[in-house]
Amino acid sequence: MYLVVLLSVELPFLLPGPLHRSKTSLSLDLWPNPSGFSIDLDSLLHDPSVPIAFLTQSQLTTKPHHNRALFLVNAMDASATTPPTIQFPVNFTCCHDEDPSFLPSDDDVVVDNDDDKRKVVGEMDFFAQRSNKLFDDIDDEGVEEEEEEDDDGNLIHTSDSDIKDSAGRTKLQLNVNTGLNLLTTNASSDISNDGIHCNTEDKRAKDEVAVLQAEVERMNTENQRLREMLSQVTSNYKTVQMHLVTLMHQPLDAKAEEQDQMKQIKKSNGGLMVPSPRQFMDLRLPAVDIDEPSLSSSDHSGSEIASKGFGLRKRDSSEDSPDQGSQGQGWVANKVPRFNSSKNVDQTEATMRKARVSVRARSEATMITDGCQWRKYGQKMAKGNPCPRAYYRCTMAAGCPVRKQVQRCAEDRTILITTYEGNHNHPLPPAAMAMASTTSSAARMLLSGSMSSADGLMNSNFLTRTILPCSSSMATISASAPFPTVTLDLTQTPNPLHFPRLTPGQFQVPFPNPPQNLANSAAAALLPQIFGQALHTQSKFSGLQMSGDVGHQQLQISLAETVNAATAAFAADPNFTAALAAAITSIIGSSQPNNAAVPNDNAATANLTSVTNSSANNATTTRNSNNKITNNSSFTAN
DNA sequence: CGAATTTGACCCGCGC
DNA sequence: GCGCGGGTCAAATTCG
Repeated sequence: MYLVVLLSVELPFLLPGPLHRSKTSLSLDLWPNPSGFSIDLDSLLHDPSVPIAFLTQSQLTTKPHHNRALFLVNAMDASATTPPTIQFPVNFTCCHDEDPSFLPSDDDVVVDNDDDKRKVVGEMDFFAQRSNKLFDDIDDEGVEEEEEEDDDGNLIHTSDSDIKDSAGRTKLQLNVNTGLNLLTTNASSDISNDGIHCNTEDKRAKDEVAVLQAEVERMNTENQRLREMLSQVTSNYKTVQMHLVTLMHQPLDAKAEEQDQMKQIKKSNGGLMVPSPRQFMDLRLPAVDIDEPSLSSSDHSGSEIASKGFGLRKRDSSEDSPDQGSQGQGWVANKVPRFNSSKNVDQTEATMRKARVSVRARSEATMITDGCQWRKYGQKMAKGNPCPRAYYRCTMAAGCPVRKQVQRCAEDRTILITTYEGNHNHPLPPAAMAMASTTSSAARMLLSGSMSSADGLMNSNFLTRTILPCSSSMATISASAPFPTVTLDLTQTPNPLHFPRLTPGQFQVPFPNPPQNLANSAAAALLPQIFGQALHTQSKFSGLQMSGDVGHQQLQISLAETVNAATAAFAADPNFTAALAAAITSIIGSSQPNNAAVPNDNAATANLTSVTNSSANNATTTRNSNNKITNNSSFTAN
């Protein structure tokens, strides 16, 4: 009879970097009796070939009357037909060896293979009846540090040193050949049929071991490849970051020179402005004014800010212009052709600033979970769609200008269309960073292109179509008036041979294969980082494009290749997707100065994340029925 | 009872 | 100028 312990292990995600050798303890439920096992994973983590990051479920199989155990770890691999198993020897000592009738209970059994701590007391007798011959052979051996053989010539256990070298693992795997069906709970039947049965089992087990070894090897290779991939992505990110910093520290004389060029162009164009490519590349320009009234010196109230969000209404348009931070940058106002009154210019400008990011995702929920708190403030029937459109505003901070609309797709009602506008004016919880970064980056990109051309006002469909040869899911960018919109379609399966139909005024940027449901996706956290880089590249491209002839071009972006490669890896396992995305986001995020917890007044940050924070207010704000603002002291998850 | 949602009224821009 | 549609307000209602 064998004792099999099934346990679910929640291990810290360790990718990338060296494996942590923390004194992680596990609490096991021991069948048939609950027991307070405490396993020191240190020894398990000594073996660098063990992809600890993949561990999710384990089986601990041990034999009674013995102080050794096999620790079997099933690696996650959705593509595998059978779950690969990695085996670890685990020593455990027993405090109740003197009682043959001992049945483990809470705190009775300690699994501990820390060399310093190990105090071998003796054998652990899990069962009162010693009815098995095999156990009798080893019962009286006591505690040994060397491997032993039973009657079948198979290894029974290994010492700690075995754990740390490959030879030891080999020996341990031989242990499987004893006929122990370590993955079944009814191992006793196997043992009772020693001899011929053991030979058959032996053969089967050998095959299994070979498969497992190959699987382990494959996973190691995969792990290494992913690390390299991650390293490359990180490197790309840093490159972009440095580039942006360089642009930010562009010397003033260069700017003056640029202004001179602008004047000359203005003259030659009869007053119409065509900015230089550099302007398109300067992400600072639009970054500070995407619905970021908090950055301005004006003292708009929350309602005033709200009126400048999705809405077209402006009860007092005279107050609108001062809040457009980009005017302080000195170029936006100039680029507008003086063919209209200043009021109209302001209004048109404000309209063009309402860049939106629309996310299409399949979800049965009424809203996708994006980490923010929203308050519904309206619902309307929109033309052409039988499904009502709901209007939400962010309630995580007073006067946060961010709005979103939620509406089901008329053609496919399983698709939820969420349209975001504006930037949060408050710190965001990590869960909200993903969507916020994506939307703000997309909006900034839109504005960096659309607002950079006088043609944008004369003909809003000036953006040419660009199809990138690295399609997966698509981000469709539309500059159609009045609101330029980026549509992130997360409902499509990637197919490089098929591109969604684009209407004039749209182009596409590469997008990694997204989760099918954003409502439950940590992988979504990866999107803004990748998207941000893509947008950055695209933004530069946009500028070059506008500076020359407005035509159709194709652009090969190495980043997109990276993304596609990563996509393929991610697709192998949804859990791994989420975990890796979280890890990457964490890593990249940790290197970003503009962390969610760190308010940053400078919207021109280098991380392409325009979650600009004008205050350190960490409060949750809601509006009560009297339309008063009340503050709570903590975030509340959606 | 306070918070959140609902819903009709209202505002605004735009096209005709 | 008028009507339409999108968006917001705010009183009423519902919810927890």
